Amino acid sequence: MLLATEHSGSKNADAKAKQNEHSCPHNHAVSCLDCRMGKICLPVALKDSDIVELDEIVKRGRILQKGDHIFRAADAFSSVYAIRSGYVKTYRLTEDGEEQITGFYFPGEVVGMDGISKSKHQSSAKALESAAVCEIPFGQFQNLTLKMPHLQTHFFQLMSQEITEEQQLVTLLSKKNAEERIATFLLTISARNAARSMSATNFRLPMSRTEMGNFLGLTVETVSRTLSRFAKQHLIDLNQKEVSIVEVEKLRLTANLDS
Amino acid sequence: MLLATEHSGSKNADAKAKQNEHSCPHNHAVSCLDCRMGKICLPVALKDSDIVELDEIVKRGRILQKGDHIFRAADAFSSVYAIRSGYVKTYRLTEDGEEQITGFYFPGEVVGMDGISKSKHQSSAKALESAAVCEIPFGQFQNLTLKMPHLQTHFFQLMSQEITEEQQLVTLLSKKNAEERIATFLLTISARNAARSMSATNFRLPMSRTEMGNFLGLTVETVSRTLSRFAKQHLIDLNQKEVSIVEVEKLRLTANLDS
DNA sequence: CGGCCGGTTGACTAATTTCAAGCAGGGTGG
DNA sequence: CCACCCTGCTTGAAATTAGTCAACCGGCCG
Repeated sequence: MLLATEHSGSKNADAKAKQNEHSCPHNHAVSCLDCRMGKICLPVALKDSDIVELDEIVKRGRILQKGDHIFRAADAFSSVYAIRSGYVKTYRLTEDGEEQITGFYFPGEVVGMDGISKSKHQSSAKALESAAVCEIPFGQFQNLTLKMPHLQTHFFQLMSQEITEEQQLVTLLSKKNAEERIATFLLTISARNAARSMSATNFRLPMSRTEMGNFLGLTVETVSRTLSRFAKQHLIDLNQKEVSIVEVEKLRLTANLDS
Repeated sequence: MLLATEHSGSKNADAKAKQNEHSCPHNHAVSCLDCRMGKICLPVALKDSDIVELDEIVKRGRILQKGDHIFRAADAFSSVYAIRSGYVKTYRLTEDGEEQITGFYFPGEVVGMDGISKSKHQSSAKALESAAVCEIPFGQFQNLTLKMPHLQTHFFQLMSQEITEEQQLVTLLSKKNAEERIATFLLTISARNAARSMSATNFRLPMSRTEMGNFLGLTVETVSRTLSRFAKQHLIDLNQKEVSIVEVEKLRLTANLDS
């Protein structure tokens, strides 16, 4: 959902990937066993034979262009989706038709779990840039969990984490001012990148300023101004969507994360 | 969590209760089979024999005084809790020690699901007034779900709904102004009461103005002023914590729920 | 009785939004 | 190839909403 200080990631996620270099990261047909997302995604503490079974129900290799929907609010719910590459946003429409972004999702994360309760998706999911996702048909998946308690546990944990992350977002919206929100946001992205063995200090924001503001409960103008100010204060370097975090500690202070 | 326009409740929830009038609503030892919460809580689409099994693991009859905690953030997670009577709030502390209320919970609802992911509760739950809860040890419960697919499905749905409700709260905090937030809040409580066959128009707010403001991202003063204004405009009648909704439609308009 | 807490109300302040204008980059069509 | 336009972003100035500070009220408890 994007808003967690803790990394759920595993530093050695790519150890296994190295062992399987025959599977190119852009080979969308690669199996769960070889997937470079490793345990970030679903397969956790499963025997290889179990993973094979899981493999059989996962529909791999759905490719999305920027702006394509994975699913839309009110669509019948049948699957959850693991993001293999690219970035995705989820959003809902308010009563008066405005978009409210409820989360940004990174590779290895799972979207669509809010559709379970009413058998209908409650939000829409859309690719921020070209992306690839694995579809996990929920009915079959659920059957599998009955045979594989670890898999069930893992999915409970995924959902539970989603709840926790939404709660953090609630807290941010309720208590933090514009500066704190944006600093927190940047640090969150940084942490998530680190969890994926990507640079924690240099990265490209996959969303527009408008989307950032929408997610953080701010106007574009406020986002723009605040980022400019951070750059002027040399907390970050800013070049369009490219961000370098220069002064992590000061940024943490601005975010009000420690002290 | 409190913030859903839809009722998950069932109007005939008390039909069964009537059949079992030997079980007084204040008899905390009553079994799940007879519990007047009926399907609002967990037992859904289960055979009576299954309910008996569920019954065996549920620890009924924990009584709480106002201010007592059900669990605290950072406590080891071992159970989720169904509220049998009374009202409960959940909250987390921000980095600088302030309380952020993340939800108000009504009888029949379940708290503690955010503790699953890290085996530690991520929030605290506290009784707003005297209350009674049923403890559901999660490990045993999970074992049960492996044998009872319907029970598993129901729990997935509960968690999914929690996610949906947090998303609605996010939208409220991000997009609505003070008036809209408070009107929405009142209507939500009204709907939840209706779902429990209680009056949709006359009820007592179980929380203080401060707690309301905290939950809605507003100060006490703003809450107080806005409620006073609603009363002056005769949208509601207000007497301390007692509220009567006088003009539902106008209130809906103010909340920006239809149009 | 005094003090404290929760709630209300008023006056002032400050933060963010709103409105407005301008700029840069990318794509399209003449 | 250039002009034009559109979109996304930035920046400034004015407007507005909610927050802050402060005083006061009433009920409850020691």
